[in-house]
Amino acid sequence: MKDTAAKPSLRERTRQAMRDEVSAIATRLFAEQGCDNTTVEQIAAEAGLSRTTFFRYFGTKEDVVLTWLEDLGPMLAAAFAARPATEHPWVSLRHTFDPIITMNAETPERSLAFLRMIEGSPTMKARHREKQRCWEELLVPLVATRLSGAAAADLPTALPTGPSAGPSDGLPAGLPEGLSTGLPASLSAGLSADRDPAPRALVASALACLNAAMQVWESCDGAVSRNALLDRAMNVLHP
Amino acid sequence: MKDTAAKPSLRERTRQAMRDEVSAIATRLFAEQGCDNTTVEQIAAEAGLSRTTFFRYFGTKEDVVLTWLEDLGPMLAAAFAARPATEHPWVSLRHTFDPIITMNAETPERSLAFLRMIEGSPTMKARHREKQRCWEELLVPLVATRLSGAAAADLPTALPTGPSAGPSDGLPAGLPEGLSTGLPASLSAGLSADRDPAPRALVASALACLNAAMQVWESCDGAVSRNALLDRAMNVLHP
DNA sequence: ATCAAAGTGGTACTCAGTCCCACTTTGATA
DNA sequence: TATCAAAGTGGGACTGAGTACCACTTTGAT
Repeated sequence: MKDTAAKPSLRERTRQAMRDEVSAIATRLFAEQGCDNTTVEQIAAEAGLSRTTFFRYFGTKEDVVLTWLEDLGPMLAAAFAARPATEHPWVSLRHTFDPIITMNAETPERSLAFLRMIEGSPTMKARHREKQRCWEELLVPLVATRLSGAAAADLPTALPTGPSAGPSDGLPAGLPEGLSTGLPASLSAGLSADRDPAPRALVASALACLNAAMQVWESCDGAVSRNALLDRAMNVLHP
Repeated sequence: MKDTAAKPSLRERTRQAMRDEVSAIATRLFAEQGCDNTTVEQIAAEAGLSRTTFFRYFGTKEDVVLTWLEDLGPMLAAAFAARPATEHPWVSLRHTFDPIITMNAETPERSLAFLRMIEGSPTMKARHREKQRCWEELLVPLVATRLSGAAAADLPTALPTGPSAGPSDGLPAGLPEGLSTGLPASLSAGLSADRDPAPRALVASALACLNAAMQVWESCDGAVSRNALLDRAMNVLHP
């Protein structure tokens, strides 16, 4: 718990260096012959480790080039949390993606190749979505508290959710207009996190916009500004 | 060539009956022991066919309970196409989901069990998303033409095509504010389908809303109206 | 020097998915 | 009716991902 940022503890550093190196090798192989035509055996051989050890470092074959996305999650959550609480969540989400857009802005070829690799294999695409689902899980509670108003405490992590969430009561069938118009879910007591689709709808839609923008950016070989594309995508939804 | 729609041709009917029966058996097995704990061998055995034949009928293990989703795609596309061309795409998309909501409205237990099965296995979840990607591919072009058509017609903020992008030049890096503000792709000539993220952003976001609504509906054991949940989710994005 | 924890490689296993081959069934035609 | 090609079926062998277990080595602290 204490070595999170202070002491990477040599072992950890070695481990990370290994991960990075294997990841680089795998990236090269995937680019050369396609992800589906590359076996774990091959990657392990080129990296000088056994198949067994490979799976100790990476859960799946695709993880070898996708784990960094997972690590990105907390950074995005922090970026969202850093936005002013009064800002509309949609705008905050837009700015949450700024780090992603900026990252590798100097090495567009790199991210272009990455996107092409993702798009090249259905399996890879699926795993990529899974990673984004991890982001979603991190962001949804933040958006939820933002929506429910500044009434509750601004604790980012602890999300008890269970003041009274009994399975017995069921919100008959009401949930009418009053809720759908206002920004904050005025009946915050009833459906803060589990029973309001809005937070997840916002986050997942924002990610959908991000993906749509990225796909166009990739199909244009990076000729258009990613910021402009993302703005375009997100403004259509909520101008 | 002749039996496309008129004559299911006995063989086809037999084949379909087989599919349905195997699908029913697999659904039961998945519910009883979980998808991941059920092997293709088992399903095939219970259905009285060989493993080989099973894979002739279904591409993957999960397809056995998911193919009907793929078949649903054209129906959704038709539902969207049936909406008035002047309607805002977001509203049309909302109504596109009406068939899904209505379907099995009389058998909520069935769809509840289905959703639980989906949510129960990560693999299943991934495959489910893939099926929805098929819907996306069908809907995106429809929304694209709707958007580009509306650009000329009635939408208010039609800009005078600032950079005057021709199809030949690569849109250097500009595409600035002008594009990001306006709803319609005013430069419809330049980026109608391939280079405008808006259609895909709309469709993918709508699907994200649908999923968010369904997830809440499932976690509430169907206690809340699906229509209300979906309205809530989609209205937050574009009231 | 000792010792426990962590890391590594090897083997064997399960299961999804593919390929190929031999056999049977079907349906149409001579 | 006999024939024949197309389609369907099952079996067996194969690849490749991912898991489990076991024996061995390295590390780092006491």
